[in-house]
Amino acid sequence: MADNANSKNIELEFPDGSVRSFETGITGRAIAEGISKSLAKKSVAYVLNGELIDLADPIHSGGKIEIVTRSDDRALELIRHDCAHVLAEAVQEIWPDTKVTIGPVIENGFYYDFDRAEPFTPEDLERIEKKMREIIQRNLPFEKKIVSREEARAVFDAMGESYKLELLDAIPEGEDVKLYSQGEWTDLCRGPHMPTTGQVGSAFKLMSVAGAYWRGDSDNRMLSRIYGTAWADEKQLKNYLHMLEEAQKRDHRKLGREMDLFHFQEEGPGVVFWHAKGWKVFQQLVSYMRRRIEEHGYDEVNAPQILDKALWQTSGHWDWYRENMFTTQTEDDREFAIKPMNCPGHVQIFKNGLRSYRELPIKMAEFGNVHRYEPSGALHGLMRVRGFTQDDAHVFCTSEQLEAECLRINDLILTTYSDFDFGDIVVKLSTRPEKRVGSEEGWDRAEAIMQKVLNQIEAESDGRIKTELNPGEGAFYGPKFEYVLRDAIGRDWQCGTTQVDFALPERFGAFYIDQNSNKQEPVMVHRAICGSMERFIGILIEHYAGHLPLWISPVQAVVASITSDANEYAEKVVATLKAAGLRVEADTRNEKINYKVREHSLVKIPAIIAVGGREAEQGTVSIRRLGSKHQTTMTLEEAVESLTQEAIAPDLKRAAQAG
RNA sequence: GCUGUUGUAGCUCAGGGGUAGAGCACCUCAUUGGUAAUGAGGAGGUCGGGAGUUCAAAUCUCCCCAACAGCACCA
Repeated sequence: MADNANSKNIELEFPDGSVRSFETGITGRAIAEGISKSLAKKSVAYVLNGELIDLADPIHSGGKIEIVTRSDDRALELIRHDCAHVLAEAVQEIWPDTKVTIGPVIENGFYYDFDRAEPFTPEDLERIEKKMREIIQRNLPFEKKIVSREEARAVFDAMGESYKLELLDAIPEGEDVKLYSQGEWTDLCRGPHMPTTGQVGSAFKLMSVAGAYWRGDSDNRMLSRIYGTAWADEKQLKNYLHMLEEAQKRDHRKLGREMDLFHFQEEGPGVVFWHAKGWKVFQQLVSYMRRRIEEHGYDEVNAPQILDKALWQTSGHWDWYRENMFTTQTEDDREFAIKPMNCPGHVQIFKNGLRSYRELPIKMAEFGNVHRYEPSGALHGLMRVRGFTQDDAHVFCTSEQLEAECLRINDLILTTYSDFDFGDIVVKLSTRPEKRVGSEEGWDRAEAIMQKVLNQIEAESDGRIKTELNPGEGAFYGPKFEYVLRDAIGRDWQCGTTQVDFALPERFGAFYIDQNSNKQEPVMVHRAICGSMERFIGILIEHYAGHLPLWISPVQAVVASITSDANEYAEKVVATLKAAGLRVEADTRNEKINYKVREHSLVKIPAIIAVGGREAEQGTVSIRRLGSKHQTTMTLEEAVESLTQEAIAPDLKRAAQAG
């Protein structure tokens, strides 16, 4: 594009590729009006070179422009943000002495934090929502004013909005201070906003009240936060609310009780009582992982539960992790700690005896039962507990071996997730934090290797794996990969992790003898795949909504007799299926088949095998699968064949195919 | 840990200053019924724990515990 001689004109490129010239200073609204009246009416903002801007803002330089209408996905952010402002105005209209703080957009909605002596009640929410609809009805314009710091200070000072004054001070020098007003109500805000409050629409709902610390710092005052959700139209809102209901239905705490998998009780906050069926799932998962790590050349070990505090002082845990540790004292006044991590134990095993470079890499795995005194408010079913089992492993290797080991671990992690039907995986690389140990050269080297690995992970995945960088988020002892998986209803869970550790081998004085008979410090890699077996099972329950795959189901089939005449045959079917290695139970109770089907369906038995006179006579079975209303009749032999095939764990299936 | 809410039978929940109620589940009996609840009868709780107020508390007050939502935390 040639420079226009007339500096008063700018050139704007539209999404269709057309380029038009405008007088500099033209507003987005004027451009929209120039295109069509209806567009102008529907538009809520414009995007210039990727940045969302107020429709009324003038344009001073050329570039790619796009007019954003209310139905555009990018407008959703505006709807939510505007809704937050309306919420704040509503609250202050009802309770004028409430102070406002911040109200950002979040996933699915927005929130606003208020400082108020009395907490909000659910009834208050209804009242506020009503007031919000009133404000939206008024349909007043959002008006922006760019002011000096002094002006802004005067405005909020007069209003007594101390939090806004604090926010004002935090705005970096050189950045505009903007005030947005809707009628009489004014807020300090970066914007952008839609032209009027009316465009917020009616597809919103206040969801809940909660406490939240001012500026996210637990040393600060606790504010009252109101959460809301907002959407472009009623249908989207309805879908969202429906999704929430679905999520509630698959809550692992509810399903865990219904399926008789586990329970919690008051005397053991944060520790799991695994029932027979839940423990079966647990054991299936452990067996699977055990086969996988064997396949990948790990050796399983087991280190003590309780160790002298001296060991934890050496590892450093006693200093920086003590408030999270359970400790125990004996009669002779020795103090012990129940292990919160397995690493120190594994280093002891590494150190016991003299290690040669020929042995490396040493891959030590443990299904390590650890205990951590988690804050009471953090506990959440199986997802956050105080006692759990890590599928932990430590790889002791040379720095030359690091790259290959990271890739090997990556392969193990990704195949495991895919075996559990997790499709979307994000791998995040966290790099050196401010507080860290080790030399800069060491960090440089490790980060370079891991960046290379990260690139390779992405390249090899055919776009299935996304990668991200988390600068400064690494552990103090080394950079790490975090593996985040997305479940069936779109929630993200961080499970796997690969962490390079410069610190621990040194602290414990672990070394191996290299080619030149010199002592060398090994690189230690911490790695987990499921993270916590307990939590992973919680995630699986929610991911599958209780419909566990056959191979991991605690009870794979129930054989239900239709009349007592068929009881004997039912027992025979059970015996046959059990002999084939399936986990099967008989239901020969004096109940109707409808009753039995309902009951076993509710507890998510994958296959209900009904047998009556016909089946007994013909040597067949009638199978009804969970989630289906239909049944299939086949011979007992066919049933054994099809169920045993399906019950083969995915790794074994893979091995069979390869072999 | 912080803010708020909740805690009544195995589960879901009603009640509420004068010593507890429903449905489902459970037990018994009858029923032998073809794919999401057969009928009848019965048993079961002292109302999360402790202290206090009161003639009297499950119901009011205080303390503690646990759960739930969010925040903070999550090596």
